[in-house]
Amino acid sequence: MPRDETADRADGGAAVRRSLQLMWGGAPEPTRGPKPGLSVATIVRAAIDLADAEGLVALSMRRIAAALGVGAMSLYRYVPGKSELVDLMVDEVYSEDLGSDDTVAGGWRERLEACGRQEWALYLRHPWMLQIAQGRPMLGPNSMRSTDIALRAVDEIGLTEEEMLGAVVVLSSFVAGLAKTTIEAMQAADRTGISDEEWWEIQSEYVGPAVVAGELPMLTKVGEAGAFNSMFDHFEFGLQRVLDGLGVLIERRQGDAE
Amino acid sequence: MPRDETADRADGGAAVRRSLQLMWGGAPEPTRGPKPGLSVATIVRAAIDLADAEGLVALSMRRIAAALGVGAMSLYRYVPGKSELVDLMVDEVYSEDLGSDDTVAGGWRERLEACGRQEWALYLRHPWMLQIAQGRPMLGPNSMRSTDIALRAVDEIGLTEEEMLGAVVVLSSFVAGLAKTTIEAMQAADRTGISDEEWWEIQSEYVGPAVVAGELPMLTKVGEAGAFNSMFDHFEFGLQRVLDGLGVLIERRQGDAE
DNA sequence: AATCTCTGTGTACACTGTACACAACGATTA
DNA sequence: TAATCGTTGTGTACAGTGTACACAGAGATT
Repeated sequence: MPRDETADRADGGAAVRRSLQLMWGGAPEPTRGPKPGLSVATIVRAAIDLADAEGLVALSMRRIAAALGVGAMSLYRYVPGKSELVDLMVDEVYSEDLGSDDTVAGGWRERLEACGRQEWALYLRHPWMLQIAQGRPMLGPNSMRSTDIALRAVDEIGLTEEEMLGAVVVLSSFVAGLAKTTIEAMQAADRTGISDEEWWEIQSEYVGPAVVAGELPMLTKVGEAGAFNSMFDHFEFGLQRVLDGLGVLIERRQGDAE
Repeated sequence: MPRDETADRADGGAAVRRSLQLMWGGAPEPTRGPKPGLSVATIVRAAIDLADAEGLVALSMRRIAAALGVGAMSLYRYVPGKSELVDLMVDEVYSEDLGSDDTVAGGWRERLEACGRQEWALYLRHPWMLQIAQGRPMLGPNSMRSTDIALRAVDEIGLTEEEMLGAVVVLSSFVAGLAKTTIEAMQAADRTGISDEEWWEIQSEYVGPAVVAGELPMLTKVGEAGAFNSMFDHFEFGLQRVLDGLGVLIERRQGDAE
């Protein structure tokens, strides 16, 4: 990777502009020369399929090109570089949920809950989304529309604009954070072929001495209660706690108003 | 990277055992041969320093070795591979907060709040922690002790063991999730040299048409209220909301008990 | 028909993790 | 003391990465 990190600083945001232009359209299509055999959309689609199937580590320009039956350098006629392609992949993924009707019946809680579940499902479909370092939030039109819908869920319930944004942020932070550890554990189990039970068995060989020494009292207690191996759904539990917490604030604000 | 992904499956957890043995100690030190010039601890320290200073992308075996004044392959006498080294780095980082006295005055809320703040500070010190894919949770002794302390905060307040674990999980999921986006935005601003104001200006060039078209009504409203550029602290806001949410459950459980 | 622009691609370079072979060292053993 | 043998440190090599650059060919415009 001979990518010069300081190059980004020199071009005064030109790289960002290129990404934005690709996402929002508005690139003037040329009139001369041969017709392009590919398109940005097909490249993005192929890249998402590859990342879904084999993970981010397998996502290389050469492999994407091979999947499309072209040479590696052909991609650079459509996309400035890999990082811009990843930006496009992210925004494309956000579009998947936008088709469905987004008006959920019920109050703010039901609407926000639906947003949380949708985001959770998105990460399960595209685990690589959690590994990429998103340079900036809300780069593209689809992720913006997605955020707009989420904000609509907490509109007109007595919160300030900052609090509305805060509510959406705390929910999606929780979802992303939990999804990351959950999915990585699933992938590790899949990759190593070691089940959760085997894992704890191996682990206990080494942890054992610390347990009998009386360190880790809480882990011992919680572990003996079977809390690690149980079917307890941390997503459902956490989702309700976060919504409860937002409810406390919202009720307080509505009490103030009356 | 000619790393064969299926190799992990074949060795029946031997790679995991090697990591565990390195972290928990118990490797029999040899008697023959020349004295080792390095140690696992010094390698881990050098790796953490490098990752702190230049990020995960700069963390290569050659660069770590160069920082220590040895050849790249020398590291492999102490560490089986890069992924095991990263495991060790993670566990080492968790040890940084363990020295301080962990008994915080006050009730569960103050104790849990302290845990959340400590984790937040940890991610600010070591941003690379958010990018690595942790194969398994709680691999090492230090991260386990850290979790043990967190669990102690919610002990004896009427929650089941599963709920205790759930409480810790929801809090640290929120912290990790928000830290990831926050830190990545900070790093992007630093790397590209584009300030938040400039960012929104560039962004609005492309978003503008969508705004005047009446799409993105909420983003328009929230943006015009200045909620994006404000000093609003999303960490503090979210932290209180999560704690509020846990409080609702805890009060309910304590109401049941009486 | 000539020109000019755009597409597609092969090659090359500076990187990466790490398998492998081998020299030098030092404690144990004969 | 001399031979043995496991251990440390290292150089080389290989398969992979992103992408700069030069160049062939196509196709619309002049």
